[in-house]
Formats: sequence, C-alpha cells, structure tokens
Amino acid sequence: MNHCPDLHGLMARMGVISFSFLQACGCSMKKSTGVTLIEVAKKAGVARMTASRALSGDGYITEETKAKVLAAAAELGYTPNALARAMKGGRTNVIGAVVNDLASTVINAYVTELSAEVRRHHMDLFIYNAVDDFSLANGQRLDQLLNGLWDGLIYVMPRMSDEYLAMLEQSSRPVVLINYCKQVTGLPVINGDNFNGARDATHHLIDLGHRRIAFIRGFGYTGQSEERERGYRAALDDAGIVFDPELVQQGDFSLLSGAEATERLLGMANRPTAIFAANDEMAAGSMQVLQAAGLTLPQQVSLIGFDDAPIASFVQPKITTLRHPIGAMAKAAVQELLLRINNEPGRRQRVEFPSEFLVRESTAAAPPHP
Amino acid sequence: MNHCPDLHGLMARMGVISFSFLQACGCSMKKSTGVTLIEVAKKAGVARMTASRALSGDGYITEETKAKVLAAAAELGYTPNALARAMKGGRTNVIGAVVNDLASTVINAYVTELSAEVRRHHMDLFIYNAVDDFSLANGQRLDQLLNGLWDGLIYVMPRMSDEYLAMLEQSSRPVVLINYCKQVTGLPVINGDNFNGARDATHHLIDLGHRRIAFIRGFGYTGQSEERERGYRAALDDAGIVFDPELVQQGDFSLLSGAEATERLLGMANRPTAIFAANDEMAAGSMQVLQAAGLTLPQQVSLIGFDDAPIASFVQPKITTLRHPIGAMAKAAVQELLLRINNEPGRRQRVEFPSEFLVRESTAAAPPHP
DNA sequence: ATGAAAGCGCTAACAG
DNA sequence: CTGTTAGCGCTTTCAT
Repeated sequence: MNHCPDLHGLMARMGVISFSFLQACGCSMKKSTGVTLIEVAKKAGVARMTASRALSGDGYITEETKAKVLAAAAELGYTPNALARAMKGGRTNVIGAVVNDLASTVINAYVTELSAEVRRHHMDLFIYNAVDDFSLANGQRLDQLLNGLWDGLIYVMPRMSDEYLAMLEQSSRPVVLINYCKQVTGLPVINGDNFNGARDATHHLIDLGHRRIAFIRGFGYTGQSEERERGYRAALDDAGIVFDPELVQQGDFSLLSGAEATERLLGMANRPTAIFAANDEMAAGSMQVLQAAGLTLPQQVSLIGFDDAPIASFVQPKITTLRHPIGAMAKAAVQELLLRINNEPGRRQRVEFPSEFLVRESTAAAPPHP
Repeated sequence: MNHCPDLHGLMARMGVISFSFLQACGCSMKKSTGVTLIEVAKKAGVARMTASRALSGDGYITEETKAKVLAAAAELGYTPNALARAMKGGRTNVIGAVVNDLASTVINAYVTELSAEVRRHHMDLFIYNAVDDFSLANGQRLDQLLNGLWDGLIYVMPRMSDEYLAMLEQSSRPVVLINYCKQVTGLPVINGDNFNGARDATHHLIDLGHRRIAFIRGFGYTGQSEERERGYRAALDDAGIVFDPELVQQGDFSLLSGAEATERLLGMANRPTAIFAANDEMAAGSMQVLQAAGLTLPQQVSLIGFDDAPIASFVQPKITTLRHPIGAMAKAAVQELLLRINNEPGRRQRVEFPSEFLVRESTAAAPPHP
C-alpha cells in the first residue's frame, strides 16, 4: 500500500480514482490485502519458505534467521492471510454458531457460553443469525456461505424443515445440534431435559394441592414445548388427574402471547389454580394479567415458567422455573464437535442434560376449595 | 469421501484410524472438503473453466452446456469453496459485526438490525463476540483472525483501548464504528445523539418543576454515558440550576448498580425528586428500590432512562426514555462500509442521528415543596 | 538448516 | 462460445 503514496494522495485530492493506474503502480485494488509473506522474505533476504517457518514457529530454523524474519514482518506490518493458510491446512480454527433468533435471551445465553468455551480451545466462534427458518432454499444458501469458512457448526435451537435436516445429515460436515428434540436424527444432539423437568414441576404443583393446572404452549419449532407439555401430562397421569384439553392454551413464547393465553384462562367458568408456562417470558406475561385481574401470587394462583430467563427473577414475586445447565451443555457441544472435526469417533450421539428445578416465590399451596 | 467406503467402515468398526491409510485410498482427512469444480467438469465433460462459468452465471455459455454442468454439480452435491473463491476475487461477501457483550439488549438490537440490512445487500453478517475489551494484544489476535475472512467490519459500541483504535486507524481495512464517542477518530462513525437527547430529557424534568435531579452514570467505555451526563449538566446550566456533584452517582449500566446508586441517593438528607439514569436497566433497578422504599412513581419521584430497552415498557409504571434510531443507524453503517469496501469515497466521516424522546408514565410534576 | 517445486480450489485474462 | 494459462498466499514435501 506504500508503493505510491504520492500519486495515491494526489489522485485522492483530485477526487479521482483510476483503477488501472493504481494497479499499474502496484497498489492492489481488490482488497486492502496487506503485505504478503514474499515481501517479508525479500526484506529479510531469505526464501519464502524460511519466512513461513520463522513465523509459524515449527520446523528447524536458526535463532538468527528467525529474528531477522520477525523483524522484517514487524516492520512491514505483516499479517498472515487466514484464507490462504486455511486453504492449505484445511482448518480455519473457526466454529460457527447458527441461530434463528439472536434476540432470544436463552439463545443468547447459549451463544455467550459457546463463545467462551470455543476460546478455551484456542479457536473462535462466529455467530450467524439466520433470521428466517431453515428452509431448504435458505439452507443451501447458508451451506454455500459456510463451505470452507469454518471447521464445524453448532445449531442452537434450530428451526429447521425436515428437508434441511435431511440435507444436513447427508453432508459429512461436522455439525452438532443443541436443543433440538422435534425428531430423531443421526446428527449429534445435546439437549437439556424438558420432559422430566416439566414433570417434576407439575408434580410440585400437584403436591401443593393443585388440581386444575393449566399449560401454556410455545411454538413447536424445536420440539421443546412439546416435550414440556408431555412432562406436564405425564405428571397429571401419575396423579390420576383427568386431562382437560381446555387447560392447554397456545402461545408463541412471547410475553404478549402468555398474557393473552392467561386472559383466555381467566375467562373460563372453572379457572385453573395454577399455570405452567412453557417459558419465562410467557409466565411473566401471565403474571401481569393475573395481577391486573386483582389476583395475588402465589396465594391465589401459582405460576411456573421455564428457562430461568432474567425476567423470571426480576418480577415480583420471583417466578419458580427450570434451568438447563447451559455452561455444561455448551462445553459438551464443543467437545463433540471437535471430535468430529478431528475425525475421531464421536463419543455420544444424543445427550440429555438434567434440568434444575428452581423453587422461588410464585408457587404455594392451592387456595381452599370454594 | 466415497472412494473407499468399505475400508473406511471396516477401520471404523475395528476402532482404528490410520491416517496414512485413509490418505492412500483417496479419503481426504484434513477436512470434509467435498467435491471440487474439477470433478464437476470431468463429469460434465467440459473444462474446469467452463464449469466455473456455468455455475457463476456470467460469461458466454450455451444453455445446453450450462444445463449439463448444473446437472453434474447437483448430482455430485457440489458446493463452491468460499475460501478459494475469496482468494481470487478478494471478496467473501461477508461482513463482520464485532461486539464486546452480546448479552446486552441494546447491542443485540443493533446486531439484529445489521443482520437484516446486510442481507438486503446480498451479503451476510457474521457476529464476533469479543468477550474481553479490545486491548492491543487481543486486537492483534482478532486482526489476524479477521484478515481475509471478511470484506469489512462494523464495531458496535466497542470498548477499545487507544492503542487498538490507533492500530485500526492505520490499517486500511474497511471499518465503521457504531456508537463510539469516547474520542475523535479518523474512522467513520455512526452515532446516536446522546447529548441533545439527555439535555431534552433533563429539560422535560425541569419543566415539570424538578430542581433536584440526580444522574446515574454508566461506565465509560464508549463515551456514551459521558455524553448523556454532559447533556444533563447543560440542561441544568440552561435553567440556572447549580450543579450538585453529590447528585451524580456511579453505576455500570447494570440493573443492580442502578439499584445501589438509588439507595445512596435515598440516603441523602436532601433527596432528589427526579432521577435520570444513563440506561433503562439502571432505571429499572432504580425503580425497584424507589418502590420498595414506599415511594410512588411518578407522583413522588420522576424517573427517566435511556435506550428504550424492553424492560422500560415492561415495568409499572412504564419508563420515560430515549431511543436511538437503530434501524436507520444500521442502514447508514452498512452503507458507509460498502462505500469503503468498494473503494468509493465515503460520504460522511461522522454522522449523528437524533434520538427520540419517549414520554411514558414515569415522569410527572415535582411534588410540592415540603 | 534452508531452498525449490508443487498445488490447495478457484477465476481473470487471453487465446482459439 | 469454450479451453488454456497463470496465479491468489500459503504450506507440505522433497531436495540440498
């Protein structure tokens, strides 16, 4: 970039950019690509290969030559081109995290943990926010984009079509899925337990004397809401409580949808005494509506959420909820992915981490029968 | 990968991985690198270049040959290697967004908008969460990592050392900063207005009759808190109110720190009647403490935040706040970056977008003098 | 311990 | 319209 400073400056001052001219004088136009190894080698008076060895640190080399090369590199401000390096070695040391909705606090938590964990392995994490679902068309675009740029991919709570999943299974690229339980897949999956957690939570409500317990669903992209609902129903079955489909209301994981579902529940002749929402945002929305209706928590209504989102401990009373061990799961996901990247046999195909039940202030004994 | 399925399978079943063996039979070990252009060309019975043209879409080519190539590519499951492509063309069509704390809802909002905007330009956004600050050492690591992998970088609310900033300025790589007002820089900067917004907000309080107005600071990494404080003080000056340094309390942008700062304010002999927090999280923390102390908002105390974070409209009463036009800023940042990537003269070096003042429910007339 | 050659996968530039 | 040549920046392999 410093071959033609005067001309460059002159042209700039003239407000003119002449491509061929800049090319001719040695200024690369296509990209501010910086100095290359060959220039370092020339400056140090050695061969390209020697310079490479000096900078990479491996292979035999005299301390003296090494110092010479390093000095030249420093002086020229040399930075190796990751692209070229990866093309030879086949590794970029970059792992991709693919998500559908980065704004979700839960997804965010996973990504943050993944970032830290990947760093511990001296690699880096790039996050890709695929705003839309993974349809096959989108998927193929994504696939092309990803090809070569990273060593492996972690899909966090992916919303993917069956066709996209199938494509992923066929591709031999290293991939790990986090919290995908919509269907079985041959891909390695790290899941937090939803079924048993939800079952425990519902049992907790039953033990407190609740009989009419509502469930607010989220949407079904990853299958997590379904698993939670399955746990809810299993607990009812365990206790011999007849399932009332009216008590299950559809939401979409948003606060507003939790509020709306709760309004529908309050409109019922035979209201529930407890509500289990498939996530904390919906539980918070539910709480707003309950309190606005003059009901006190937990005396008159009990409430349970899921995920241990920040909002669960912000509201009054703090919401009883369930937590997945996000740190441990991120660690496991990276570990599995690395095994696959190194072509070692993956240890586990499908792991389920137990969830933790956090009893806080939103659950209490059912009010006496009217 | 399908050159030696039997042997591969056999070895796997034996629990043995022999690198040289796999190499010898044509299975690439370094990466599941997929089929290359040359294989597609061979299958289609054309030259490599013809295949390239057929797939890239430009250049003259018969429909017939094109179809042949596309068919071959589809059959082989060919995906172009982005690395190799970028190395020639010098473009990856990928833009990087670099942040320090992805968990921040504000940063998150910017990144989400950037994602969408970049997509509109038929490029993709990779997000890099640098958990630490940008020290020079970190920076150089980052710099190497980034080199070649993307066409340009957007730093969103970066916490960077002066040395790192200097390095960034020297480097000729396309870079844009969002919300960095800690110091002047030659780099293109897209800022939301903090000074005038804060001044307006404080004037609003003064107009409501408040005279003792507290300010809760955030930390000073980006200079935004300082600008907001400057606006606060300017409004006091405008109104001829003597500045009381005791009324400025240090926080760190977290909810908890806002709560703690408010406790200190409540401990004062001459309490403020209004509080202006440098962001909404701190305002929410402040509200918790105020309400816990039995004070009703906005009748007894007025409260203003900044950023229009989700929590501001979740709490009761909803917090009066200020909003930066995040969408427009993201758009501008991408536009400026693209100009730089294309080596066109950047239109604007430093842009400041006006902020919007959102009067909600947490501000009212000052209580009558005791 | 150093250097020369070859090539990763792709595409501009020039021939035919 | 298609093929050939050359080369992006780097490293692996082999020779010195």
